[in-house]
Amino acid sequence: MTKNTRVRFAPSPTGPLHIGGVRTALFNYLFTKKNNGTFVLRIEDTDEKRFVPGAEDYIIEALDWCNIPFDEGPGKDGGFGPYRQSERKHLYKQYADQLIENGYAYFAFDTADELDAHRKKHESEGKTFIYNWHNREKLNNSLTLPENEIQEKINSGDPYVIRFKCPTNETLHLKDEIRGDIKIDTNVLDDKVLFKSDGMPTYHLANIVDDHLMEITHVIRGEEWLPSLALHILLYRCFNWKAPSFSHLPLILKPNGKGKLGKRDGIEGGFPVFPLQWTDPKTKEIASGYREDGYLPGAVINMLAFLGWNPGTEQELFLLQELTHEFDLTRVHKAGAKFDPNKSKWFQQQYFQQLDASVHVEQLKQLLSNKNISTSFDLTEVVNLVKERAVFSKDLWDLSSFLFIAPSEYEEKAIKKAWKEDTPSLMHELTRILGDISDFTSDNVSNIVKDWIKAKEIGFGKVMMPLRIALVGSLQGPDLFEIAAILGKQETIKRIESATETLS
RNA sequence: GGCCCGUUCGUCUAUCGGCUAGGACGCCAGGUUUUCAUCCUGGUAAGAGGGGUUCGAUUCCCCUACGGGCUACCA
Repeated sequence: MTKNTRVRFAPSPTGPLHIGGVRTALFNYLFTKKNNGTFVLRIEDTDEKRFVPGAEDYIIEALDWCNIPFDEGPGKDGGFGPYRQSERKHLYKQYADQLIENGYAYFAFDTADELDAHRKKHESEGKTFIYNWHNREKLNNSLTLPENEIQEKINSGDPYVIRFKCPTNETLHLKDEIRGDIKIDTNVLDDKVLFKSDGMPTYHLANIVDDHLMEITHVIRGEEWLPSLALHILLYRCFNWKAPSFSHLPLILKPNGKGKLGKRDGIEGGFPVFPLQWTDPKTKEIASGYREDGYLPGAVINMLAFLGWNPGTEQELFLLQELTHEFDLTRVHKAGAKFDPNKSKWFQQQYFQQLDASVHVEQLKQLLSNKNISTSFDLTEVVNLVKERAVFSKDLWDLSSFLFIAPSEYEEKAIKKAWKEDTPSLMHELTRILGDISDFTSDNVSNIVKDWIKAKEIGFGKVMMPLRIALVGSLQGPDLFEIAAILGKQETIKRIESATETLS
């Protein structure tokens, strides 16, 4: 009987999920789907002090927006719930006790202040305080205290934690699916706290217990967990449980400079580091999100997938479904990747251009209605005119707004460059010629106007540039005759007259 | 400081001992567009350094340097 693949994404609700977290979720999702497995969302809220209201909803909404929904998790029981560690609180103590009974853990009564003092003292001597084999016999714990005193302390409600009694003189051979074999000497490990004095387990205990209880087969998480791998493997051994396979993903680094990508980098670099916009419940500070900035989820997913992974071919554009087919953990890169906001924009452009024209029309319609603009223009024509230069849906408006709102002022640089002494008379003549055209299509207008320019033996720029200024307001934008055709004869002439009046 | 992981164009990366080191983003140039952008074409640019192993190393091993992570009763 082969065991079903069960994979989990286990974030902490301490704030908005940032794109590093989304990428971890994505890789977990892709791996799950590739193996026809079950994708579990588990909320690791064992630290009550760091709990942020709204964070869990944010995580779920973000996964949803990215189209990587979980199969099991809060509100979606698959027989392994509950999926919030705070709701599993009652589960953990017995496992900690089991460890103590078997001699793998012990009670420690040292107060936070005492430990702090130790750390400070060591630091001032240039040493590092590590709570482990070399000093645990000298500290305030159940290894040093007589049995009756321990019971007395516990019964009288003295706060205590439960620490792992890390084995000594052993070289552990750990396996990471991405990095291969990792050796570590247990003597450098410390006696990590497994159970806190507030009655909650730490990440380490809760994580192992839940992964076991939820029958997780593959753990795929960020590289920041690599140093804890030895502890986790040791815990599985002490419980006599089969450990899942482990993969540690490379970190996403700041675009320039050093270190992990963080909230600040987004603010400074002017790009989102969160999938969705987030308002901090305390400070009311707003952090921008890819969704609100107009990115398509497919583009964000595609961009994220290529941060640390590639298919080994030269194809870069992948639909989510294709990714689930191609994804392979062994092709995940080992080194951290500096985030490049430029590249995400490129992915966005690719995805935006691939959208069906009817979608663009709908987007433009929405933008117009938001601005209370009604129009008789054929929006399909408008979209065709500007879509190839757009990256975000809002660009559809930015690039075509001059059609709906006649220019009221004209760009100074353009005027200097193109509006000359003889321009008004040329424009005047042009309006007469345009007025005589009965079939006001772009081809027809183009032919007639061009013939006229040729016949007059003046440079094209003499007419075309002022005309552009009159119709658009500046020296940019799509083909002029297409613009004129959309505006219609009347409006085109009106704009030329109005510009001539203003600029003369 | 200690431990762990990593190191190919500016950036993301391909290469699983035999290459003129490939692609993408960016940048630059040319073409198209009598504007701007798009688009097309081309160009720029790389295996940290030093030792081994080998007929041959970007590729395997060691050292150094550099970068990153961890080092909480946070995850």
